[in-house]
Amino acid sequence: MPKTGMEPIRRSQLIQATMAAIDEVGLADATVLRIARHAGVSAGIISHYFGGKDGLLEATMRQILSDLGQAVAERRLRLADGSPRDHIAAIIDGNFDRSQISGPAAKTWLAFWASSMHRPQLQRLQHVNDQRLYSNLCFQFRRLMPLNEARDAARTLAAMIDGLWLRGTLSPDGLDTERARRLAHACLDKLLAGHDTSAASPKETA
Amino acid sequence: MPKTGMEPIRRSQLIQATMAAIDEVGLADATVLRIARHAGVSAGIISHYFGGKDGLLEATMRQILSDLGQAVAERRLRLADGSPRDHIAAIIDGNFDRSQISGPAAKTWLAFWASSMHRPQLQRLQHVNDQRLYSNLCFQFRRLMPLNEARDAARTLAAMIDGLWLRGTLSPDGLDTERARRLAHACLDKLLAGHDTSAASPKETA
DNA sequence: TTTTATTGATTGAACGTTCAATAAAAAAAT
DNA sequence: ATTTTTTTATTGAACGTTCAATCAATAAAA
Repeated sequence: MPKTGMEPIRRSQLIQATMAAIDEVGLADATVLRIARHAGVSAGIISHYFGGKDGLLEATMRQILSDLGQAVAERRLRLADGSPRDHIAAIIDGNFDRSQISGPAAKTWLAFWASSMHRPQLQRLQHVNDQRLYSNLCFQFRRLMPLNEARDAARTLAAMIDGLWLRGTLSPDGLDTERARRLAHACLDKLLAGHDTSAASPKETA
Repeated sequence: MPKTGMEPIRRSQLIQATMAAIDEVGLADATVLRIARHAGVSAGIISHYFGGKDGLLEATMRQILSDLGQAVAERRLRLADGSPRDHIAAIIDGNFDRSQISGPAAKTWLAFWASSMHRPQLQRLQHVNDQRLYSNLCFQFRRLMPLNEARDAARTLAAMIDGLWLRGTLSPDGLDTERARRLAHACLDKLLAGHDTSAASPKETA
C-alpha cells in the first residue's frame, strides 16, 4: 500500500462513511466499527486521523456546513452584481441544494442539531452557520428597507427556509424540493412587496 | 409504602424524569440509571412499568405530543366560534406555549425528531402530529380561499411556526417567544391579505 | 533500512435487563 | 383488635453485551 498522502483521502472517506452510517442507522448506532466498515478500513484508523470518534463527528459537521456555504456562494458568484432580490433568491436556492445529497446529509443535519444542544463545540459551529444565513439575508433586505424591517424580514425568511427543510425532511415522503423552493420564493415576494422596483418572477402571487 | 395506585404516579414521574435527563445531558447520555435517579426510584422499575427503555421513550414522546395538542385545543375552545383568523392565531399561540416547558421539552422535541428518522414507531407518532397541525390550518384557510391556495398557506404557516421554533431553540440565547409570535402573526397577516373582511390586530404591518 | 500507514485483538468501562429478595400495605382470619 | 396471609410495589446486585480507545505487530513504500 502507498506510503504518503493518505491522510486527506482517509479523512474524506471517513467523513463520507460517517454520513452514510448515520443515514443507515442513526447517530446513536453509528459505531466506529460500522463507520470504518463503510470506508473499507479498520476501526483503529479513526483515532489515528481524528483523535477519536468525537473528532470525526466534529469534522463531519464542519464538512456539512462547508458544503452548504459553497452551495450558496456558487450561486451568488454567478450573479456578478444582482438586485437584492436576486441575491436572496440565490440564498434560498443554495439552501435547498442540500437535497441533492438528501438522505445522508439530511439525517446528519438533524442528528447534529440535536447533539449541538449538549456539546459546546458543535453548538458554536451551528451558531456561526445560522448567523451567516441571517446576516447575509439581513444585508440584502437592508438595501430595500429600514434596518428594523430588514431584520424581521431576514428572521422570517430564515425561519421559512429552515421550517420548510425540516418539515420536508421529517415527512415520510421526503422533501419536495420544487414545492419548498416555490413557497420560499412566494414568501420572499410578500416580504418585498412595495419595497423593490423590479417585479417578481413572471408568475404573480396568483 | 403504599400498595395500590402507584402505576400512574410512577409513569408520570418517569416521563418527567426522562425529559429532565434529556435536558441535562441529551438523549445519548440519558441512561436508565440517570432517569431513575431523577425520579427518585431504582433503575429496575423502568422495565417494570414500560417494558424497557424504548417503551419509556415512546411514552415520553406521546406525552409531549399530547401536551401540544392540549395547548392548542384549550385556546381554540375559548373562541366558541371565531373567525378563521382567530382560530389560526390560536393555533400559532398554542404552538409557542411549548416554551413554558421550554428547556426539557424543547431538547426532547429535537432529540425525538432526530430519532424518528430511524424508528418507525416514533416516525408514525411524529407524522400524525404534523398532519394534524397542517390539516387544522388548511381547514381554516379553506374558509377564506380556494383549496390550492389554502394548502400553500397552511404549508407556509406550518413551516414558519416550526422554523421559528427551531431557530429559537438552537439559538444560544434561547427562544424569544414574543418575537416569534409577532413574526408568525405578521406572516399570517400577509397570507390573509385580501382574503378576509375583518382587519388584523390593531397594529398594522408597520 | 527507515518511514509511513494500517491492522485487529485486547482492555476496561458503561449500559439495559433480569430476577430473587424484600418491604409494606391490604385483606382475611382469628 | 390482633394476627396471619395475600398482593402489590420496589430494590439492587449480577449478568451478558457492546462500545471506544489502545498499542504492539505488520506491511509496504521510499
